[in-house]
Amino acid sequence: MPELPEVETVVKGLNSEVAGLTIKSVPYVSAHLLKRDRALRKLEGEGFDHFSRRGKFIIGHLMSGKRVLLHLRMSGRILVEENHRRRTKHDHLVLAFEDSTRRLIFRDVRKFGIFEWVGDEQQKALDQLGPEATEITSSSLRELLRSSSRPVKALLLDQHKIAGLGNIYVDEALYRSRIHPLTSCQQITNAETGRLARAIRYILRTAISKMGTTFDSYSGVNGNPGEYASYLRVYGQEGGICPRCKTEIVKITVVGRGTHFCPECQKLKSSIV
DNA sequence: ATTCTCACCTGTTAGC
DNA sequence: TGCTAACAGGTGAGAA
Repeated sequence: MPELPEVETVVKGLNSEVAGLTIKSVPYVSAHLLKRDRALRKLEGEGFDHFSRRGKFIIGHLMSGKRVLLHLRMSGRILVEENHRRRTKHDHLVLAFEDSTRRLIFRDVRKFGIFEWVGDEQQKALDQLGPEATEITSSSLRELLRSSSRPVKALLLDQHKIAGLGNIYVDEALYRSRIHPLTSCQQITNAETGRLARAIRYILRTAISKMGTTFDSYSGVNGNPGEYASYLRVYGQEGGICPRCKTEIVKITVVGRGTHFCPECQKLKSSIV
């Protein structure tokens, strides 16, 4: 679910709703979060200075200089509730603040998400990320493409190469730049590289301005859905028609992921170089 | 080193 | 209608 635009939206929400607040108590931490980080209860007394994003990670910067790392993975959500409702089945962390009736809730149906202190292991994960997808340039992308023969979609999903893209925006960017998702990286022309880099930046910028895509369960910290879903051209549109050429959008599997594209606009080149 | 497959969990939906 | 299997937006460990 949450890719770069959704995470960016959550970070903005946290900066506006939670930055500056001091944690009064930790009313609830689930066993599975504590298993990963025994010290989570020590958030009590810490204050949030601000939040930032790196790829799909959320970093909470505390006034003490310490940091916490959050990742929503597939189904994680961060909610800020003004008048706390009863904890739901899938809430794994609840923070209460001083001088505020607000509560921060980390909810995650599938329990893949993380919420933990930044230590060596977490810092290493951050250090291994590729450049931000929002800042990818034609030349930096060309460099990445040159070194690989994987399908271009695999490269774009690899956070060590480019950070922030996920299944939705990769499909949309490949559609916009008219590249078949199975195209080998090395077969991508300079013209296509330019189109792809531009498409990635454009789509992410637009999706951020629409507060992301709510396909199923994602929402911002206030529970508001993202509005980009109605702009999707291929993702989830199988059976629908291509807005450019009216050909039917198809769905296949690429590197184990559902992959949507227009077979007319995004033709696979012959393997003859 | 790079790349692929599987596992992590739960809910929803396609298919019989 | 009811059951089972497959699938879902992400990533890391371990294997090839």
